[in-house]
Formats: sequence, C-alpha cells, structure tokens
Amino acid sequence: MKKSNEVATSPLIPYETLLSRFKELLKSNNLKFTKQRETILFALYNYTGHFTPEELYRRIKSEQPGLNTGIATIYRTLSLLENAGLVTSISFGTQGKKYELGVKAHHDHIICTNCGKILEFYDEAIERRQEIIAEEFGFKMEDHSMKIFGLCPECQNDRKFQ
Amino acid sequence: MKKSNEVATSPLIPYETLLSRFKELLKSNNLKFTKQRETILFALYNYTGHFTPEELYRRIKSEQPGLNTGIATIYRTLSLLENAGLVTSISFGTQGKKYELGVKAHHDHIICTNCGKILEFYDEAIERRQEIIAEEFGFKMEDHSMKIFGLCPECQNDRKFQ
DNA sequence: CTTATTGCAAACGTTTTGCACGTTT
DNA sequence: AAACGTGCAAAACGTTTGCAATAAG
Repeated sequence: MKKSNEVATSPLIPYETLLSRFKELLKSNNLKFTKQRETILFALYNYTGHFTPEELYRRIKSEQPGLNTGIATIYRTLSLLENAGLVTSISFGTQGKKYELGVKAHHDHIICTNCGKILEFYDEAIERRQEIIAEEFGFKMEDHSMKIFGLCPECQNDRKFQ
Repeated sequence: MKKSNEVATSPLIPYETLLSRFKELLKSNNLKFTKQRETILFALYNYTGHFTPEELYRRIKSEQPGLNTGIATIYRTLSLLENAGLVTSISFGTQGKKYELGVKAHHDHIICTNCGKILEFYDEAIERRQEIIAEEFGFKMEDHSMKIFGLCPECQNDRKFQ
C-alpha cells in the first residue's frame, strides 16, 4: 500500500527519450555529444537511488574500463545535467552532494542518520506553507530544501540504539 | 509590526548564564576551561547573526591580538558547542557552514541567493507536518533542516534581475 | 579546420588531524 | 603529575581549474 505522501518509485522514461532530450540540449548549446557524456548519462539512468560523483566515477570505471573517464568529466557532466534539470542533487554539508536522475516530480528527503538511507516524500501542505512564508518576507522564491533526519525502522533495532 | 511567523530577534540570555552553562558542560565532561574557549564563547555571544568559523577567527584575532588563537581551536570549540546544543549551524554545501548562538527557539531559514542575507522563521504547520511524515515512514525523527532560497526584496531591485 | 572536450595534475576552500609543547586541574 | 588543550603545519576532503592533447562537428 502506498503512503499518501510517498513519491512513486522512478516511473522511468525510456532511455531513448532521455538520450534524445540530452542530445537536443547539447545541440542547442553548441556542445558536443561525446562518448564520455553518453556513458555518464547511461550509467546514471541505470542508477537506482542516490549516488555521489565518486560512486558514479567508480562504477563507470569498472563497467567501461576501456573508456578512460576522468572524475573531472563526471563533475562537469553532472553540473551540465543539473543545470539542464535532468538531474537533481541533495547537499550534505561538507560531505558533498548526492545526485539522482531528476525527471521525477519535486520531492523532499527523509534521511537515516545511521545507515544513510534516503527516502523521498512530497507534502502538499509543506509546499504551500513555504510559498506563503516566502511571500510574507517579500522574497521571490527560487528553490527550497527540506530534509528530515532520523533513525529508520531497521536502524532503530540496532543494539547501539537500544 | 511583527510578522506572525517571525522569530523574535535574539532575546539573549545574560552572558553570565551562558558562561556558567558552558562551565558546567565542560566540568561534567572532564574538559578544561581555557582562555581560548572563554574568548570564543564571548565573541560568539556578541556576534549578531550568522558567521563562518573564518569570520569568528578573524574577529577574535583582531579583538584579542594578545591571545594567539588558532583556527583549529575555533573549529574544535564550535563542534563542542554545537554538540552541546549551545550553537547551531546551517550548511552551504562546499561553501562551508555558518553558525549562530543556539539558545534561541528552533527556527528555519530563508536565504537570499543574491546577497546571502539569512532571515529566520518558525512555522507551526511545517513543524507538525514534519513529525507526521517521519511517523508515517516509521522514522524516529532526530532533526530536520528547511531552507527557502530566493531573492530578497532589496535584491529584486538589482538591475541584473530586471 | 574550428571549437569544444578530455584527462591529468595541480589548486582550491573548508575542515580535520598528528604532534610536541603548554595549561588546567 | 596526569590529563587535556593548544598552535602549527600538514593532510584530508570534495570539488574546480589550467593546460596541452584529442575528438566532434
């Protein structure tokens, strides 16, 4: 049974659609379609859940040992995709960012402080309140981030938390 | 006139109270009360608003040139105080953290993406929804962070945004 | 043939750490 | 005297950048 505020798990668009969207994006910005960019797009399409640039880098390195892809290219491509709205990121302070394919509906995150698990939720009431608050302060709202931290059900059973 | 969800500006506890709370904290953890820790506590008590460790470091350097306080000590003391709940921080990704004296009531932040201004708000509806969401997921909620990003009223008048 | 892209390594800004020395208890 | 705290410099961390070589259009 689906919780009322749960985000459906990745009803992924076909890879072909994502790919041609990417190609259009590149073309319209006079950017080039390279083997590395294609590989990154494909790898991140097949990533379930959230990943760090480092994790994506290692995965590509092991899946495509032939294509020597540098981590700088991973970062550059993720920025590119994030600016284009094809991926989104959550920030973890000094510990860096995690990315995910960003074609899902907007959502916030609930994060386990023990195992690092990230779940997603969407709450209409919270969304609405944010807009109202921004308005009260005279702000033109551009973005928001909301994270709930806690112990997930599994981790509550860990010896160390009992 | 005060907005309904605005946090009152630092109804500060007397410094003496903060100081003795700090001393108790140290004593109960077998930690020592040093000139540096005292100086840091005092400087951060007198800081209005949010500051980076670097900013606090420079301020202490200029106000107490005699006491040669290293930035490592600033970081160590801020961690100590944050763990004890005497200061809180907001994270800005790779750009580090900002701290503030944490004896105020809980609140969230609305941040101008142009000038960096940080305002505070508290919204009962949002707080309540967060608890409900954590509960629905079976999480034991420990903390949460909510940031609204946008252009503040002043910055909306900047030429570059018109 | 022009322009963008790459990998590499070096640089970056923030934060943490190892260590010998100094201070607090 | 024991234990903790300090400044310093070096290391660590995730990320960005300059550059000469390479690949795409």
